Amino acid sequence: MLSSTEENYLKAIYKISERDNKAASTNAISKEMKTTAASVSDMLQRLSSKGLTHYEKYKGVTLTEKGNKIATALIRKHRLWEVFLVEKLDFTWDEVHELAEQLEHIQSIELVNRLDKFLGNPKFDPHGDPIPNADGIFTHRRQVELSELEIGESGALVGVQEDSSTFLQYLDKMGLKLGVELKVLEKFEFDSSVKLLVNHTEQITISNKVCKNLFLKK
Amino acid sequence: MLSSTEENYLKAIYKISERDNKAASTNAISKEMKTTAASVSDMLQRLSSKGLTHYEKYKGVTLTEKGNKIATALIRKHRLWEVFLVEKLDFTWDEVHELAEQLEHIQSIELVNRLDKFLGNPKFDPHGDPIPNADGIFTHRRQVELSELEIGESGALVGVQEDSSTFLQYLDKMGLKLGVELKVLEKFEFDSSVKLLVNHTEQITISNKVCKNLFLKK
DNA sequence: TAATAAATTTAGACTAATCTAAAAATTTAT
DNA sequence: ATAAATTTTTAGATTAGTCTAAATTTATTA
Repeated sequence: MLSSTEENYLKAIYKISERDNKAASTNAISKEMKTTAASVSDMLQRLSSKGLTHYEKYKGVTLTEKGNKIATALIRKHRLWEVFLVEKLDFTWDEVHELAEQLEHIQSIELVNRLDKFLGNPKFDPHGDPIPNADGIFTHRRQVELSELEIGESGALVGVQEDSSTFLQYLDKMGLKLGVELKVLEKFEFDSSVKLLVNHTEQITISNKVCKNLFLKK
Repeated sequence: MLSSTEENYLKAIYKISERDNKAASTNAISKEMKTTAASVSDMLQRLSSKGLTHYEKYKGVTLTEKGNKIATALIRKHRLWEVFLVEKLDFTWDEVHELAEQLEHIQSIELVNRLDKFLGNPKFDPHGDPIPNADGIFTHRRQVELSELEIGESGALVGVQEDSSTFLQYLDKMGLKLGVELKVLEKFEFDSSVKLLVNHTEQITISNKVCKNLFLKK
């Protein structure tokens, strides 16, 4: 069995490889995990010796099939617990991340599968991120960044890239929750901000940075 | 914040002091925690220096008010999670202890209070043990050991002393779950076993060891 | 392409939690 | 009340995970 620390490294490697589409560098991992490069270097050798990663000195790491399986299972647990916290315990979407970080380390396959069933086998978490099934298969959803839409186009908000509290609370303030219908009314070249029509009624303007963090389904 | 290990020591001290009505000895703790007396001795000094226990060398430990508060909060979490696992996820009462041992270390007061509310503020866990409220107050229930009942007396099964899987599975096999009505039909002096009438219908005989682990409400 | 900068690894040290073995204190029993 | 047994503590070692500082490798740029 792995320690929580080892599990967190696997998750970080998974996340970084996914994002950058290449081996995760020591530095990228140290930044993600808010630790030193020296600690990461140490750990990468341990993970490799356990057959969880492919590691070549100075070349970064990728997950082995075994490592990938564990990382995926962690993501599954994390997202299912987030659904539980929001749907059953009435937490808001900006409050659940830290708690899920703890809950994802609870060791019990039976528990997560029963939780899944109890929640009605949800396919997406409160931030719109897909929840892998017991075999580690993700439901894929075609989605585009809001910034890619042309004037006049519209779509439903189905996910967010960031999940920091500040960002999510900002979205709440602007009336932007998952499911709302958004139509691009205007694009300002000056700062790449965008004017939107929310649910066919309210008009708001959001920055380019926000746009890049919103996923729509056309 | 305390480590899971430190929290487990506090729980063990609580449990032992409760049971024996005196300071918990190093040996008793090492037995309870399945570790060495040397480790315990070390830890007791650490807990004391943190103001969680009153400790005098060779004299055992008791919890300070601060330590007692933490231990009680852990018990509250443990028992609430057990209720969740049984009521919501359909685990059986013999399956939940190990899982609750993990879940009780999740750090969030808000979480446990919301869980409590979600579960309808239960007062007892699946084994009949009282769940302290947010202030650490236990609901007290007058209960007697089955072995104390005289022939002809009866009562409802409201709790069990042991919570090992083997014991609980034995009870299931005998049809003994919380709530059943038990009447003492006969006591055998030879081995102190007892013949019971279960729910006014079935007759069973159980050993003295089992009797001592069953709590009834007359 | 050589020198400079950046990234990575190694070396050595620290803390928490554990262990075994030995020493010390306490309790029990003769 | 003294010897024997038991309990408890101390001493010293080990492992996981971390750190800083120094050394090494790779990447960048003049």
